[in-house]
Amino acid sequence: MTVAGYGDGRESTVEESSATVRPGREPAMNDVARLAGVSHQTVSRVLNGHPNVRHQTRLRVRAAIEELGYRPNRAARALVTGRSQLIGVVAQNSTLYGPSSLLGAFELAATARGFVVSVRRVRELDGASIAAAVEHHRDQRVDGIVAITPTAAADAALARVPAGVPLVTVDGDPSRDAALVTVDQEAGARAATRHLLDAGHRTVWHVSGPPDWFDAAGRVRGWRRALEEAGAEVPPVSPGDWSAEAGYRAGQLLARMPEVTAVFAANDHQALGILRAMAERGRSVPGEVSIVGFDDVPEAAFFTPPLTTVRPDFDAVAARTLELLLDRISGEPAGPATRTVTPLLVPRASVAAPHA
Amino acid sequence: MTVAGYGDGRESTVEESSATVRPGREPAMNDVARLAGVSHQTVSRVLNGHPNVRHQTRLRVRAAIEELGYRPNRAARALVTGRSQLIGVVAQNSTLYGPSSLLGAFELAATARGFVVSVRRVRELDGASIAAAVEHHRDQRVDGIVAITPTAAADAALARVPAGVPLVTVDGDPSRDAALVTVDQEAGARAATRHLLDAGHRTVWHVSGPPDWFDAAGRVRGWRRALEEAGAEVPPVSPGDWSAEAGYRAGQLLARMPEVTAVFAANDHQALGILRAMAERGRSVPGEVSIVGFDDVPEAAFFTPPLTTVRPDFDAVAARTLELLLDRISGEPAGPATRTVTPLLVPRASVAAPHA
DNA sequence: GCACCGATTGTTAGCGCTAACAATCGCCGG
DNA sequence: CCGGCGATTGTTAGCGCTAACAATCGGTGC
Repeated sequence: MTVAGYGDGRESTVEESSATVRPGREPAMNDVARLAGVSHQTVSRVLNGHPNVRHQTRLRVRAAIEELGYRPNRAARALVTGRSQLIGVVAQNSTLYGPSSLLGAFELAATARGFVVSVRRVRELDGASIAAAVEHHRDQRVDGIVAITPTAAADAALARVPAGVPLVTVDGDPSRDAALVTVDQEAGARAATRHLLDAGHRTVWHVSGPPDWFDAAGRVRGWRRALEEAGAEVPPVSPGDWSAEAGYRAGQLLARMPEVTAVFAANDHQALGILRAMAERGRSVPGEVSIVGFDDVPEAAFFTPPLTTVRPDFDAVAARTLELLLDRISGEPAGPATRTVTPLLVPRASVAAPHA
Repeated sequence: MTVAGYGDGRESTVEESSATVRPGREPAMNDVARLAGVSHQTVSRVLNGHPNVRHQTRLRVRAAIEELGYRPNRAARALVTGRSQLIGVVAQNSTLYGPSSLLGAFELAATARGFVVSVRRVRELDGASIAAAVEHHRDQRVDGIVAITPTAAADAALARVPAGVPLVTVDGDPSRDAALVTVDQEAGARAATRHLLDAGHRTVWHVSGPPDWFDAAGRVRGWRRALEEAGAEVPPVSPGDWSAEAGYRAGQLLARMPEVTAVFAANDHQALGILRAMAERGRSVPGEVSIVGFDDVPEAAFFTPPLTTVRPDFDAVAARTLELLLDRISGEPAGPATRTVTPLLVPRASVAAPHA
């Protein structure tokens, strides 16, 4: 029934040799201790880098560990220390570039610090789903939780998590009093919009993300602010849902309006949909219409034309998140703490000066 | 130092009331037992659905669990049962649609069965990285491992994993004697190629994936087989690396060759690059050139033109993988077992009959 | 030469749970 | 009315580890 160490070809014919491990079992600390001629506690000390172990002893223990192929038992350690070395992540089940990148970056960072990352994907971002996912992680006794809650409904569910639970929110409500890491959407959107204005466009239209997403709202704010700062007219927002299809539909309307010469899409996929709508309508990009996206998906450089966009640094977000979370786990000052990562404008070929 | 249950506002002024849990500690099974007036073992039986518990007792225990907010301690359970309820996944650190989808689907499926999924992402698919990732999971004492090893170099590393370790390979070497789940690349590629031939094209060119990927090789085989079956000429393969950029570069060449009227791209991103190259060269799709991709990424319907492609069913792959792995974990007949999932052709607007 | 001190090592207890076995209870057949 | 049986419950041991304390050792200062 033991999973590992079964059928691994070890000869079990040795009868009572006191120096061998028990058959059918993975070696335990005691086996190492016996082989090294020390107590199990000394093995523990070597394993945990305790200073007061004689060099020679340390070597002997290490040799015994090597020889037996000993691996510490996490469960036993977790039981006695109360630390599971588990981090739970709550995220939407999405294959979108942004979320995937963030998740990947976080897993890499957390794993490098010796944690196991357990991702709980929710199908919907409603409060109940988020709360259930958080509860799931608490049932697993994770040491800390990272919640990616990009909507108010999702974020609100976190307010009911007891204060003692180490929790860091990503892309959540900046106004909530909690540990939070976000991309500075407003700055990114402002840069994108200004880039279009600087190219000579009178104003810039916006196809936004879903209105209930903080990211989307921030991008709308940044866009509006850039227009207002430039004294430009603020056209109505076309709301989207991040999908290429929504971009396409919004693009169909925008393509019919001759006064539209510049569009800032809330993400690259929507920009792709807009590109397609423009192409169908025979409006050339960037000849007649300039477009800027957001995210810098890897394919953006291969859209037709290559898309000017804004790139958030997901590695940085992941790093800040882990940092904040480890602080909470180790019981650092648990006050609110916010980290913001500023995105970068990536100019390509989808922006040009307007006609005449 | 206790993480959870700290600072959660519980009044700790109760002095010696025998019915309360110890302060600063999560309730344990014994606390539940005391409150319900039974032994801890009875609580354990209720928790594990053991049949021989009187209904009334069961209710009392459940009420006590509820009242205390008791959560079983996984570490303690793991320690005594030898089961960690952990599944380790080895995957390339990728934001590509295919891998992300598969990962998401697997996490969803495994979590639903009560497992925690730990993903170890490798930056490179070389043997050493894969081996290290597997070892990492074994260090964590996972109950089973899923390895996504789409190249020979990656797959070879699995041959050295002891037979007793429950291991399922996804997208690995079909010829290796192991538990394996794959998409039937050959069937998908054949369908795509035949679709183009059926539209009237004399032959079909192919921009492949990286030659050392099994998926890519399978798609090449399917493509070649379809051509041979139809008695069509087999043109040289343009090798790519899955990226839009590689597709673009291959497309630049193909676009200059007037005899090229149909291209099967090994994935949608490459198809996107080809589309762009064709557009730049003024070759209309599907007017002059027809293109089929593979993967059916969500944006494929919004490429210009909407891309005809082949859709693998990642949910099915994930389900088969989990199934196979759970069999191994529970010690079922551990012989080789292979599951194959057949992909589906999704016709859109990038294919038409050739000119004249 | 001896009490003492720090460095090193060993011993003991117990984390919270499940498995194995023991005990108890109510009821049946003879 | 008693032995026995199945259903239910309790008791004990121990999984492998770390924390706390105890013991030992070799030198130091006086």
